Amino acid sequence: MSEARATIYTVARAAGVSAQTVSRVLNGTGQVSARTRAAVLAAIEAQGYRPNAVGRSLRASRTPMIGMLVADVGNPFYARLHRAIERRLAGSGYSLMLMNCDDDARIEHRQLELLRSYRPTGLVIVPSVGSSLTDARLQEFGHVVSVSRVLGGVHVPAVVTDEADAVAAAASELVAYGHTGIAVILGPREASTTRAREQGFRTAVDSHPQARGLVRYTDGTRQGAQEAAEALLRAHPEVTGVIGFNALVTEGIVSALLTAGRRCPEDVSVIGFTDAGWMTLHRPAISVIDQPVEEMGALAGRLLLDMAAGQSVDPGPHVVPSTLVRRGSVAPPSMTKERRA
Amino acid sequence: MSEARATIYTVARAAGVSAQTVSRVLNGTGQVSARTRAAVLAAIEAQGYRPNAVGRSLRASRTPMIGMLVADVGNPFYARLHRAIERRLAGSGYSLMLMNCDDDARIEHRQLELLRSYRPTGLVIVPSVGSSLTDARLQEFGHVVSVSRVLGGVHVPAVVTDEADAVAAAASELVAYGHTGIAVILGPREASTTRAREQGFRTAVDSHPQARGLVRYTDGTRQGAQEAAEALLRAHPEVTGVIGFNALVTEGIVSALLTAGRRCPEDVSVIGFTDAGWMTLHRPAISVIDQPVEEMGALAGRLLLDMAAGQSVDPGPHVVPSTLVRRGSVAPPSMTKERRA
DNA sequence: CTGAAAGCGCTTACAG
DNA sequence: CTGAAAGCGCTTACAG
Repeated sequence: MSEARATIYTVARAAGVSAQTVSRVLNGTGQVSARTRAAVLAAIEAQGYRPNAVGRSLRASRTPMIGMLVADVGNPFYARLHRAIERRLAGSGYSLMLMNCDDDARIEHRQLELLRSYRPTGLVIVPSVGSSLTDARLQEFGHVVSVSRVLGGVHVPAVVTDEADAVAAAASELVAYGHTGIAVILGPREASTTRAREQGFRTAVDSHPQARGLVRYTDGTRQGAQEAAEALLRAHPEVTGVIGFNALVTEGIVSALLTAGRRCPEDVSVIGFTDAGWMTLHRPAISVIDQPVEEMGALAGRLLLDMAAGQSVDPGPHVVPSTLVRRGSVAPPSMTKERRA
Repeated sequence: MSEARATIYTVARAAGVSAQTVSRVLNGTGQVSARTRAAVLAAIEAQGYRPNAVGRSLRASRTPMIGMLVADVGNPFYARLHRAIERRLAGSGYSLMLMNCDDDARIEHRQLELLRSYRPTGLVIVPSVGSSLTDARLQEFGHVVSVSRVLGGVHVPAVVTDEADAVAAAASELVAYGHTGIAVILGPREASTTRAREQGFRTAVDSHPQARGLVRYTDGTRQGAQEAAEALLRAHPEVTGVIGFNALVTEGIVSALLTAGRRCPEDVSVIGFTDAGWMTLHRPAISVIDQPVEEMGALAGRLLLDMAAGQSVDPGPHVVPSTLVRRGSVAPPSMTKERRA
């Protein structure tokens, strides 16, 4: 009843046992007789006692918390990833702490420093562009899993999709439809995802002698992508098929088409990367490389939980394949001439 | 150099001072001579010492952490809100811990219990539907601000938009365009936002004798809204203007229109609530009640910071007005007949 | 099955 | 301007 600061000691006193025994009941460790347990539980109930995670963490030298650092929480990809990881962690006793770094290595450093001060159990990281994270540094966070972007020279399990193959399939799809001038609007040049997707694109283009491929780098935002796409379409009217790096970039491409007065798919075919709700609403519906975000998040969560439980895990990279979802935004380039005729 | 557990004590020893003085240097509290400060800083540098937030929190009986509990992190509104609050908190020393509750009072309770165990400094809450949160309970979280949804019988500063007026303006806009059968697809019946928006809708409809208003409740998801909109359009062909509760519901309405073969705006005019990137891409571009999410988040962050600094703040509710953004999804209903003719 | 003691890393009074 | 002591709430060895 006296809510005035219930601790393990006040509970112990009321139950006529030691603090140690209360701790045992709380954590289900060791052996406690049924009678003692009942007395402790009754005292906990009577006092409205609730554990203090801070005391526990200090003693244990670690906090049951998983940090999650991403480049941009405004990108729906990361929101979905966060949700998927949180779902996987639910009930495990670990909480997820989401942090943003605006894809800035300096902010990344600062955020990780803050996280580290809590002595977390693990970290899910989508490294920022230009990240200078090292193995030694990451070790400070206990168990680490990287998602989507991988970090060079660093040995942590990675969860990714089949970047290169997925983009190669999309590029080949455009070629199969008869496009010879195709382009991909990528993200930041230094991002591993950009490099992998570019490589897949080039591989596909190179395997089709009739095709010519163009590559553009952006900051991965809608605005940046729109500008890049507008410039590209202006300078290269022969481009009739464009692949977008992510959902935001795809928005930028579609927006650029609108601005430039180019119709989709009659004038330009479009394939996005990472599905988004609006893509089925758009006319034509946007064909997309559907990234299995939920599976990726669930896998990352599981790996972390396994590591935290002391199990050794496959360092991967764990590749969860994407699927090309065909909707209405890809058509033969010849349609242009037919319609114009 | 000896990275083997640098603490305030190892630093103190190396600098030839007491732990207390190291603490003073770390926190900038009290007076420390320049020489002493330099010696401490040198020792910190040499040992690679970094503070342990857990020890600090335990002693201080509170953690420099702000919890943020929302109904659905998958809703872009909350992602934007999170980002805005994090921005406002950046550099303040407080970290933001985002938690999801799937709009379930039970999960809300569990998540808050977890948060509370960290002894946070504050909480930003979008109460779940059916939340049984009380003043007493919320007091356990130190400083609390509610955003968007308000909680009955609870006295915490609230940050909201002008729900009723905004929806009333949208409904009047439809009537002004000549619509007489108008509808609003709302969220959960129990949510304060639903009630306020419904009230605004009814007020507007009642002030126009020629207008008839229909109201539907949903779970606020795209799927739920799509089903509700399909049923509504089927049962009430006289409805030619629809207002959506949020961006997801608006997706559902647009999707329902597509499924039902009703054109926008020729057959049905649409006004959304809360802007989203796809709305300017859609043809027609979707007119929307643009909710000032960033301002709301910044304000919530500031209120929390002020409260944490011991200042008393205006309990509000703090109303940040929305703006009706006219795009292409509203047209006179007469267009229907003209086109059909 | 249970307990007394120590200590996790830090800051808060209290002295000087 | 600086320090010795105590204690935040808990769990970890160590005993019995």
